Amino acid sequence: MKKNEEIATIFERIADILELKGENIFKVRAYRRASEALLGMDEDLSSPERMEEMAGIEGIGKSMAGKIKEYLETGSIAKYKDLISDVPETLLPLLKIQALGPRTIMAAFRELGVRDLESIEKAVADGRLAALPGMGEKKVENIRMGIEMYKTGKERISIGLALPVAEEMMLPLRAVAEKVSLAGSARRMRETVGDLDILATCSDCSRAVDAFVSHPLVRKVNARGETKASVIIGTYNLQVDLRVVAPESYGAALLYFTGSTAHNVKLRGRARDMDLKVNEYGVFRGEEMVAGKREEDVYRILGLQWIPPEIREDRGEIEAALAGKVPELVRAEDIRGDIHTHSNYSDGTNDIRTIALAARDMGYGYVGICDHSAASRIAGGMDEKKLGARNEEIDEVNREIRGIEVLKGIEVDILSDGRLDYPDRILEKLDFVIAAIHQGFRKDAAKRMKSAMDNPLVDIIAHPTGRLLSGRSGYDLDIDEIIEYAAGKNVSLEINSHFDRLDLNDLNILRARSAGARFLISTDLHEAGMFANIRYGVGMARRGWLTRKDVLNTYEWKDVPLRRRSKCCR
DNA sequence: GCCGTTTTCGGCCCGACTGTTTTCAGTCG
Ligand SMILES: Nc1nc2c(ncn2[C@H]2C[C@H](O)[C@@H](COP(=O)(O)OP(=O)(O)OP(=O)(O)O)O2)c(=O)[nH]1
Ligand SMILES: [Mg+2]
Ligand SMILES: [Mg+2]
Ligand SMILES: [Zn+2]
Repeated sequence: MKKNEEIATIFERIADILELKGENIFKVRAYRRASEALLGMDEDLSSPERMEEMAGIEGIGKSMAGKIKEYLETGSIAKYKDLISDVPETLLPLLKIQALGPRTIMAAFRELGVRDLESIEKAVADGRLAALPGMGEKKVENIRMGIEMYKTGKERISIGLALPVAEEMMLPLRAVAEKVSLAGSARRMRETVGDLDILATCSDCSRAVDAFVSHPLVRKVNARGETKASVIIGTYNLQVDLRVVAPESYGAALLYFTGSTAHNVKLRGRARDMDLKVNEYGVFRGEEMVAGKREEDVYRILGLQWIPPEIREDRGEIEAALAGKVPELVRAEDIRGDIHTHSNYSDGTNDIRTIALAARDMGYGYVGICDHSAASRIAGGMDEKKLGARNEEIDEVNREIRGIEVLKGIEVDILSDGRLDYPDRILEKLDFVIAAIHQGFRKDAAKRMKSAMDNPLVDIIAHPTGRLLSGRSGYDLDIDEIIEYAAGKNVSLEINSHFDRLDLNDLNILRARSAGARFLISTDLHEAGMFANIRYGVGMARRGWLTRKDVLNTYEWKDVPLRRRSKCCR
């Protein structure tokens, strides 16, 4: 998807430039929408011949298709080159600064010669920005703080870090509000969130807003009104937004605040076509409120099935809901076992018995111990002797403990020459094999992964892209090539729930699903207390529109469609 | 720039908060 991503980035930049130049906002949105559409496509635009794939994609019309073709043929887009000659490239990142929008940036550029972060800081400091018409001390002070945040804070954080903080922020609200609900991208379980969004319903809402802004974690209050407030908290410098409404508006408000924006806009457009109006207070036919208490009621009056938050991204879910074809997404309760767990035989902290008991407490029927192979030395990789001892201990635990089946697995290293770290003689004695690259990210990664998949004893590829949200970009390979190959060989792809991995992510899952791949959702835990983190992987799977049957570990162990059990593709 | 069981032109989601404003623009959700 390299080309799609490149073109999406250019469209995003064109949108930014047009916005700065004060172009028609709908044109700006058209470019943003086209950018999103490119990222959400099933097909890789690797060459101009694949242009037919564009036909019928919503948001990509004649002009966009022409520019895409131009890029694929020539490697650049003339319109972008034109635009970027008018506006310094270094101005675009300033749009990310809170309280600093396109009008102010452009005024500062035209009137004060501001061209980048450094020069806007100077204009703030020496009072020139405040002197511009319509500006003033307070506005500039807000911009100054926005710049501070921009320079220090990370842009987005993993859902796995954000959800526990959200729960902490919601706790004291529960005492003063009727209902307190998570909303925004966190409720949609996006892999990363830009902030936290919380909805509360109440009869006396000023008390709820008070409680919120005086939460002990709050460092700064951005805004505070009758119906909403916005704060920055100490944890991760996160912004947290609170919205309050009366109970009769709960459904409409939750729908609004859960988003996504694109989902909201499309729903509201549909409502308009039906001579209805949707806002965060309800659905209105003229003056009369005709729905609003429950999300389901709002969808129903628009002729739609209720849509799970995870897929509210305007990726076809509204069309599916109209046709009554919203998929039954995989649920946390469907997960029957977790087979990517590390014991103290490699780099885990707990013994096998402890892991087994914790898995049983989760209600699982089985748990797979999946320690590192010898080559992962820093991760305590096991030699053959140690593996033998571990397998004996698993047998022992299975004899001792009822109600959970402990399985013998391995996270076997894919070596630098593409061979596996253990011979088949060892692998075939195990219940399942997960293969992964842990070293040599730049060295023939695709070729090595494929040669690993050529071994019929390999059931699953772990964290298939290798990227870390904290920064590491991942293996040097084309993930679509790996997806195709895995689907063809009946090798399953992991959805790793670790907060820094979330790998595969939603977009990759969507394409892998179209390619016919199967998936394993696992925690990759190193501590028995971490089983519940599976929820992040389940969230990712749901965002990828997966159902129960797409996911290996929703089956009882004897029925899990492992590659090694399949008749074909050996 | 996109799009069409109202349309091939004229719409495109809707509202809250802040600051600088004497009536509303800018920014954000
Ligand atoms: N109707 C409408 N709703 C919006 C708009 N902008 C934001 N919202 C709603 C939908 C969003 O999911 C919700 C929260 O806004 P956020 O800016 O926090 O976005 P969101 O949480 O989706 O993503 P994030 O991870 O925070 O960047 O508010 C808008 O322009 N129109
Ligand atoms: Mg948000
Ligand atoms: Mg928000
Ligand atoms: Zn692992």
